[in-house]
Amino acid sequence: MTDRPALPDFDLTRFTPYRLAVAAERTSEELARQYRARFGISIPEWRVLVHLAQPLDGAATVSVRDIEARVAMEKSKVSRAASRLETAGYIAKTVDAGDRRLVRLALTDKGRALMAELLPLAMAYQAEIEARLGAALTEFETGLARLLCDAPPEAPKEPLQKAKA
Amino acid sequence: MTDRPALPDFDLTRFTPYRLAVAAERTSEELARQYRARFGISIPEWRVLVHLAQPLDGAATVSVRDIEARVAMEKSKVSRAASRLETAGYIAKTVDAGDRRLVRLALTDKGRALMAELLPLAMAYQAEIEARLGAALTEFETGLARLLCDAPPEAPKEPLQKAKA
DNA sequence: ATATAATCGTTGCACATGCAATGAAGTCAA
DNA sequence: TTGACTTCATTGCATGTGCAACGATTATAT
Repeated sequence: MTDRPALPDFDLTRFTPYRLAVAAERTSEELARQYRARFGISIPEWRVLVHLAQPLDGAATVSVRDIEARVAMEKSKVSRAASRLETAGYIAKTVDAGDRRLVRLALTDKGRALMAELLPLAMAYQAEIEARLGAALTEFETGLARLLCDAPPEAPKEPLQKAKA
Repeated sequence: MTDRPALPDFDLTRFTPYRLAVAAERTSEELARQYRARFGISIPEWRVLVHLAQPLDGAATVSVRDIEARVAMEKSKVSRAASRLETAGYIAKTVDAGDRRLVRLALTDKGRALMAELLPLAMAYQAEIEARLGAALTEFETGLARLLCDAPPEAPKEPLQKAKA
């Protein structure tokens, strides 16, 4: 055991990014399991569906681009999720009349029926999580908000070369 | 707009699993970007390396199985990450003499040198995150601990059939 | 009007992933 | 010792993913 360089002490289980990743995976997986098993829906698909069930903006302006911006997923991910949902009959795609580059997405009746089942599940799960958090809930969400609010202001936008050594 | 069924109100941006997922992704990606760009290291690889730099248990009992248990990754994920690290020359694999099913992993000198660079980066990042969390830090970590402590005690371990669509 | 640039959604490609199956090695019982 | 069973790590396969490039469409500039 020639550990001459003596690496600094570092405990991964106290490393917040790691803890967040594991917590997120547990939390999501638990719910995703139900969606997958009972309805064959994946997480990206679920996110698209939620956005379609929620016409937050006044009009029905629901393009792939909109979803990409709102649900923190890549264009291609949204696009493919939408394709799968269309194949499954949960949503319908239409080329926008005004701007023919846009594809408008909308729930079908089948999709609405699906969401009528999924949303209560999600809300119940949210309640369960809040119960698990107990008194820590408020500060926990505050912390989460701080991490989410925006990209770090001091990150100088590195060129990020593709070193793949 | 025939939204007769009137789906319940649901705001994805207030859904904790979603917030966790995005926070985790941002947080991890920010650091992973540096690892990737500067050293060609992915997150699974990073996790393996950290565990090897940290002989938590007294002896150097570091098998794939150990890592799988500690860093919340699948066997195959660990195995492949280890293979890549070996190819890159950061770790060495040895068949355990006592139990030849086990593969012992250990940092090479090159690997130690790598970690001597990576660990300070991670620690600085942790400090940055704690600063960002500010006063919410303590409760935030408490909440995270509650979500992490173990699988939900009331989940009756569903059979989980593979319904695909 | 015409060329140039920007935007939108999809797709090709290489690669990572989860899961099940595999082979190798060890354990246990008769 | 032999045979059934378990454990460990790897690998095949199907699928999901990020990224860049593409075709189609619209916006902008000259």
